[in-house]
Amino acid sequence: MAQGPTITTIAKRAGVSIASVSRVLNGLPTRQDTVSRVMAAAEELGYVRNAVARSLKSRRTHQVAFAMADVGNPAYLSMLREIQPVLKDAGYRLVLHSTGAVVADEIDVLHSLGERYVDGMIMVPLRVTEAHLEMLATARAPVVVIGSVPEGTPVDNVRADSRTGVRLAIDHLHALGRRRIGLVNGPLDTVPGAARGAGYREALGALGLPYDDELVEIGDFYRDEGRRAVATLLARRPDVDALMCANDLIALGALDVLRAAGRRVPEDVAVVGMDDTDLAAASWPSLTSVSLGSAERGRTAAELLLDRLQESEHAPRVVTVPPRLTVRASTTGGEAPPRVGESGTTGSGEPDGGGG
Amino acid sequence: MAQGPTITTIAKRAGVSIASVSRVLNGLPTRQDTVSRVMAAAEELGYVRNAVARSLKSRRTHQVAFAMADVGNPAYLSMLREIQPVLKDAGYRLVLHSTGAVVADEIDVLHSLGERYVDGMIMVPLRVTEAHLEMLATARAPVVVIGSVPEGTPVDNVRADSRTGVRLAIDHLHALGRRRIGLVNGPLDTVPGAARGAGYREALGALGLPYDDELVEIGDFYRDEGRRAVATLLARRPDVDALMCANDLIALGALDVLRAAGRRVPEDVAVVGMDDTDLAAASWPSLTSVSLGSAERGRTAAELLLDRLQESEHAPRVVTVPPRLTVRASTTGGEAPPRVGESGTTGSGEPDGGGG
DNA sequence: TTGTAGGCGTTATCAC
DNA sequence: GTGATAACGCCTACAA
Repeated sequence: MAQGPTITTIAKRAGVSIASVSRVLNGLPTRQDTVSRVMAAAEELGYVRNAVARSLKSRRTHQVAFAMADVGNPAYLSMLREIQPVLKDAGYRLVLHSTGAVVADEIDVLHSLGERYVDGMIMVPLRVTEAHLEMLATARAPVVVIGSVPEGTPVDNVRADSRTGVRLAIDHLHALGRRRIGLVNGPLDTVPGAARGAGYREALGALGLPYDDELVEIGDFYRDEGRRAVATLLARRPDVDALMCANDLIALGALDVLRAAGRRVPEDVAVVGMDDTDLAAASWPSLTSVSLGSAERGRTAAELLLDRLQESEHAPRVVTVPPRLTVRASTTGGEAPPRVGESGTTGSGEPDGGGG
Repeated sequence: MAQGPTITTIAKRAGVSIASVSRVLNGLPTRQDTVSRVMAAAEELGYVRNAVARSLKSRRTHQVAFAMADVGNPAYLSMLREIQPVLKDAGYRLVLHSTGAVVADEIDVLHSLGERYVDGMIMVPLRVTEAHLEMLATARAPVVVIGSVPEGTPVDNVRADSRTGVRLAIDHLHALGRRRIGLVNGPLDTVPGAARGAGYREALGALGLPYDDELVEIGDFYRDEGRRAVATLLARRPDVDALMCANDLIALGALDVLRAAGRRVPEDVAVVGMDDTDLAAASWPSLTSVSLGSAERGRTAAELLLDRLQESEHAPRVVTVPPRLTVRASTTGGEAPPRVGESGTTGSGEPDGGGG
């Protein structure tokens, strides 16, 4: 932890000026003799460039921030997993901001862009408020928003499409002969809740199925709440033959309740989840689930940001990532073991020390 | 994205020197009149302190790095989830390094400490090589290692204890009357694999149970591999009445195979996993699992690092976090629904835009 | 109380 | 080619 050497230290040691040291270090044309003496000195001293000083001079930090509510959320996590390598390969470090469910913190993070400790930011806002739009309009560095932002906001924008996602699921259930398809949704005042509710109505309409209030139950995006909501729905409409759940946790809750009630899945009631998290493959029966393409959205966002950091001047771009349905046992039955390698992503034990 | 204002800009606008601006911004005693003019100018210009310049001067970045193999691994993720808020509350940003399973990358990351873009680092090495030890010995900033590091290495060290963890599980199974307890392990040349194997032998010995090669099968830490290994073990020893699995994924594989073979869990065969990931609570039957305290290790590591960043001079410290057994249906049966709130951590849908 | 000046470690522009 | 020297934006003696 000794005071690290600087180019000045090297210059002295090699008997040259700091300018020459800098040249050598940056591979600029230099006499061979000078090169070797500088290199030797640097080697001996264990010199490493100071990133902070470089950044001050170059106005580039080679850092990018990723801000979202909670790394524990599988959707954000899969974004992160894609963003990380893309940035790394491009020579950028990743600064992580987990803001919690607090909108004010998101504003803070946007504000902190002014500190210029990063070259740009990828953000997944919980919801987009007026304050967000103001900050985005005056941001001192490029921002890519994952989520939806009004037309005219001067940022790149990567969107999911859960309405279509719900529709994929409903179509699938319909094709399997289900006609009394329930919806177990999250709160309607959240962006996903509203979009999924709308998708459900739309899908039914397109299939010529009637919309029936009794087949819809609102809870929250948690397993407990899912159980409660499904129990209620089941009591009210025992004839339901399929359940569209607004996320995988709700769907797990549905499996719990159906099992306890002695209903077979999928023979009596088919179940579809959403987000296609690792839990979907792990559950029994494994869960048919709609992926909203978190991974792809993450990757796309990173690519858009990098592109903008190469100082290309584009108008704001909007990319919508299509959803995808992964069919598993909870709708089609069968032993269907998880695909090989499917769960490999979260594999491997973890190092420990076997102490004690 | 206009060129941001600096203290010079403000100084001109307020008609004072940059020194005065700096004083006001840092709350040093200043005449009221000056204060208000500077504040006004700063406000109007939307001034934000440049973090890079500050860091250069103060030799503090207020950034800390967390380096591990893969954010997707639930164990690392739960560390991250704990580290994040601890650092944030202390005013540090978190730089994430996902090194992949490449040892050379870990060395690179340690080397990059010399660039001084962070004040310190928390690292979870895959395994600790000579190269690691060298880098750690000469690190230019404090490092906390999660994992085990030889006595004398000049870094703080937070350890798990999977040997004791295995023992907890075996004791539990023994108390339930199981006597032919199999082990489904990962590769023995990994730290966790070796430790878990040792713990298994130890635990059997302590209980007076014979060690039987036929009851042990080595695979890898993945679900597929778990299935394969369990199938082999089951074919060889159909009389096995319990399976200790070296992680949760292997245990899920075990459930798959047992179900396919018509063995009831836990009546015929009890199953225990390890790491106590979200998957354990999600599976059916829910999985009894040993937690190695990843979350607590993460938090502890963060606290140790922060403490050291407050320039306290300690000798290297070693903390060992004890394992804990979470009992669920795969050993005790029963409907035992997941505890309320247990799966809440990965809850909530994700924002999207319902576009398209 | 305030301003001038020097330095944090690099890079880059000049003359030489 | 190479060496002074001036930034980058901020903080802080020291002098006024």
